[in-house]
Amino acid sequence: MENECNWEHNTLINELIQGMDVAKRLKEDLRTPYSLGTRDSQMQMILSSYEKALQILRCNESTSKSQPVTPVITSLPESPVSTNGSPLSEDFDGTFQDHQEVKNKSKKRKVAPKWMDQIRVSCDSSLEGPNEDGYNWRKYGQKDILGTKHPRSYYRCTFRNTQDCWATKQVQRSDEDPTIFDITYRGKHTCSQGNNAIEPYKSQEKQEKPHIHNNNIIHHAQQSQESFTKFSNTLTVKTDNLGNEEMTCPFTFPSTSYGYTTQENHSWVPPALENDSFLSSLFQTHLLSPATPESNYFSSPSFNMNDFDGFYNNPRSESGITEIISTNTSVTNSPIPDFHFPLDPVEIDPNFPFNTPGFFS
DNA sequence: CTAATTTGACCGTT
DNA sequence: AACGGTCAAATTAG
Repeated sequence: MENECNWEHNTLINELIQGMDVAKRLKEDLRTPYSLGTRDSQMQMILSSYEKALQILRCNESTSKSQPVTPVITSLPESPVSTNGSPLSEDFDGTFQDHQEVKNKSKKRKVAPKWMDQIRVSCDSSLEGPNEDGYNWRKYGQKDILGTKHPRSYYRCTFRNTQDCWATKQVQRSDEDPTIFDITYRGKHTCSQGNNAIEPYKSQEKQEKPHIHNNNIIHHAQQSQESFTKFSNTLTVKTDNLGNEEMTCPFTFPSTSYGYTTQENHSWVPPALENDSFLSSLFQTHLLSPATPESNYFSSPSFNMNDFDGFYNNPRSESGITEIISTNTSVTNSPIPDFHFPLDPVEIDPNFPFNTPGFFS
């Protein structure tokens, strides 16, 4: 708990520092007669910094009121191995709990997984859904969900038994637009395909369904590991207005190459972010290469949600996560769009290598 | 024959 | 009791 306070305190300070930093830069820029776009983005940065700082404060306020005591939840192991050797059970979240612990302590269902990644995928056809994300999944269930027109499908990694890989995903067809699928990934791949996720399709020739080529990530949603979520729970990359085929956004990737680009390891970050380790990392992992191995419609070999584990690996209370998630997983209706990067590449960096082969199909 | 899918039962949480 | 998530037997596909 103390760590949590420290972490939030530091985050708050960082946000304010960053806001001030960018404001200073903006002040300098105002002397030079160019780059309205840069000023724009700097203004965005400042605003988002303040917004996040405020959010942290609000979050603290609400959690301190409603959650005076948090249940004891041990830090989550990376793999289903208990420290004391007792059996572990999956907690339906892609996380694991010690049976003894469940018995002896809180039975309260954990409301948030170790991490979760939500994306929306648009398919050009009404086929079963977007299964071609580079991983082998086995369907293990389907449920009608209250208030939705279409059932939710449950998938687990094919190698759960053979390689003890506990990644799962849920696929739900959108009510409003049947060509859109909401996919929720839970857990991370510990199987060989997870390790070799650089170009999974090279080893999966059987998956040749062509409609994947017309998939577009509508939205890359939030990492819900609480620490990250609290910090940037509305990291909404608004790409949904990219209906036009023009590649006006650096976050839109060529559909015909299944998202593989030659700038996979590009480390460019906007100047406004380069001094901020978190944001620059975020930008590189989420925005320049906005894909998890699980959702590698843009597959980026370097990206792994665990990057964020390393960033914010404090064991923390899990209270409040669902609230944050539930209010912000909406793609188009995100009420707090506080992290809008300017989507016009010119605004970000005119030198961005858009002529990279494969970037435009 | 093996692997994947389907689908009702079951279980924990709310 | 309702709901969402998973299990597992039966069925289907390769």
